Amino acid sequence: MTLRPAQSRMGSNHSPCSACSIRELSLCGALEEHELADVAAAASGIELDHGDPLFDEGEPARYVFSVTSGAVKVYKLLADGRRQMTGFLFPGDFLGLADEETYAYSAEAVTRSTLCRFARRQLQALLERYPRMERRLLTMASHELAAAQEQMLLLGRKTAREKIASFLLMLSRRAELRGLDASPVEVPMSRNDIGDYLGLTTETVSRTFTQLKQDGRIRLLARGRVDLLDRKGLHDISEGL
Amino acid sequence: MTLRPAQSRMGSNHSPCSACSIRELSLCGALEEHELADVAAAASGIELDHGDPLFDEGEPARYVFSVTSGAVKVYKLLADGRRQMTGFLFPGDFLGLADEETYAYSAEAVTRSTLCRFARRQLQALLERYPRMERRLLTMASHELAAAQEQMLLLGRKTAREKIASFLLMLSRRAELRGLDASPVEVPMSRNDIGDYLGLTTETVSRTFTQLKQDGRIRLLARGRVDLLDRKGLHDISEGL
DNA sequence: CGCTACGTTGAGAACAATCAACCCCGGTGG
DNA sequence: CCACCGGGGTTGATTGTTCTCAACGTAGCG
Repeated sequence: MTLRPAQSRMGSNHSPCSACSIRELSLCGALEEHELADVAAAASGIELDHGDPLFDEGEPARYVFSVTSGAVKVYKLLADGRRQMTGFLFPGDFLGLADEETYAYSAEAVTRSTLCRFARRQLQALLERYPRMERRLLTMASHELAAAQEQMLLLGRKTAREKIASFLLMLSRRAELRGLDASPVEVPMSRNDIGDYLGLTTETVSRTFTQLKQDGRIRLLARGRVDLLDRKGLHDISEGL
Repeated sequence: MTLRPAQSRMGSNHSPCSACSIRELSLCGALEEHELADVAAAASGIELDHGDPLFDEGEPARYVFSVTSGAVKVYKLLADGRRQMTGFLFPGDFLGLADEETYAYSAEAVTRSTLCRFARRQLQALLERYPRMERRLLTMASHELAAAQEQMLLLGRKTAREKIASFLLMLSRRAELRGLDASPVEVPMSRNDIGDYLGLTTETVSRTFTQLKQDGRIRLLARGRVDLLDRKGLHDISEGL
């Protein structure tokens, strides 16, 4: 894990946050240009490589993070090693919020990633200073909550086929939100990671991809990109129609 | 659904909220005695009978609710009727928070229940007036998020036996929080509801209860009460040990 | 060029779902 | 008062989707 100061030139009018390409998507989107310096002062940049851990469940939750590039996975473990991915995070997403003193889950980089790190105390001060930021955080938490409920529906009641279709469409929708292509969608995580996210084994994930491919619904491209040939069909499958 | 004004005597110093027995657990726990009148003015009381719907997914989200007595279930449906319970709510719990214009899930009374209803606009005003209340809401949302992640782990990776053990302990812990007995725990919902919460069928729920009973871990009492004879054993089961 | 991690495919097993019967209890009406 | 009805719960037999175990393929990287 590499650290660099988020604010490289002290006293500058232009904080590095000004240049942050995903600011509008993130927590910092709540702030005005001239307020960003305050945020920059509380933040430092983090760089992670594929597979680098960010923090582990149970560790003191001293920091919260905002993803600025790459992809991060968060997960919980059972004693015997069974793993449930609780989310994949992309630029603009936020993690580390915990009302307890320790993290409730572990986090690790899926690909080479960069993040902004905030000490919780300092973020706390920022939130008190900028109520808009706190409101933004509440909105983001509400979104996450709605997504979590959707995921419960998936985990508890959908078939393998429906799960994979839902997963691909979710990645596609989120890529679109970040201004990327909806259709050849990037799937940077392994089959095993996908399985742990959907409550399946890698074998079942692989078989289901193959099945959707043979049905002409998707095409598997190089470097983990997936062409969604039949979005309508995938959507119907994902809804159990 | 029966409605009555939450504040029965206008101008009284004592709002009905003063007498609210679960205030400390709820959103209103963030407020001082003298601030409660403001809250009372924005609230009205709701009474529901067993099975009464509170709202349906997709309906305009005009209100948010706080449970004051009884039990409420919230769930999402698939087109073909498959159902996933996303939560059971007890006194002190909050529901209806939605950043969208419509509810993301349906809610229905499990038992005869009472709730406080707040118009969203009015609650919004209260939150702006009392930042402590907004902070409380964020804390409650964080808790819910952590609970949702725990539930994902359960749905995606636990066996039927582990799910039932986790469920009983969760009910027991929450009853304790409300000052009730931890051990003969009230289980007011049907086997079918439990199944839809845990991603199982009623038959599997029933069989698993029987199995835990035969193992001497629980005892099934009248009126849906369950005696937890071996909490340690149940805990170990719930963690996959 | 070969190692290693990841992905795919196959065969068989297992856990939970499905289909079906029966029980139990509470409420209702004769 | 009791017979009937209906919903929920339990139990049994069988099926089926997904998991497990295993082998093999493939692509990236030192």
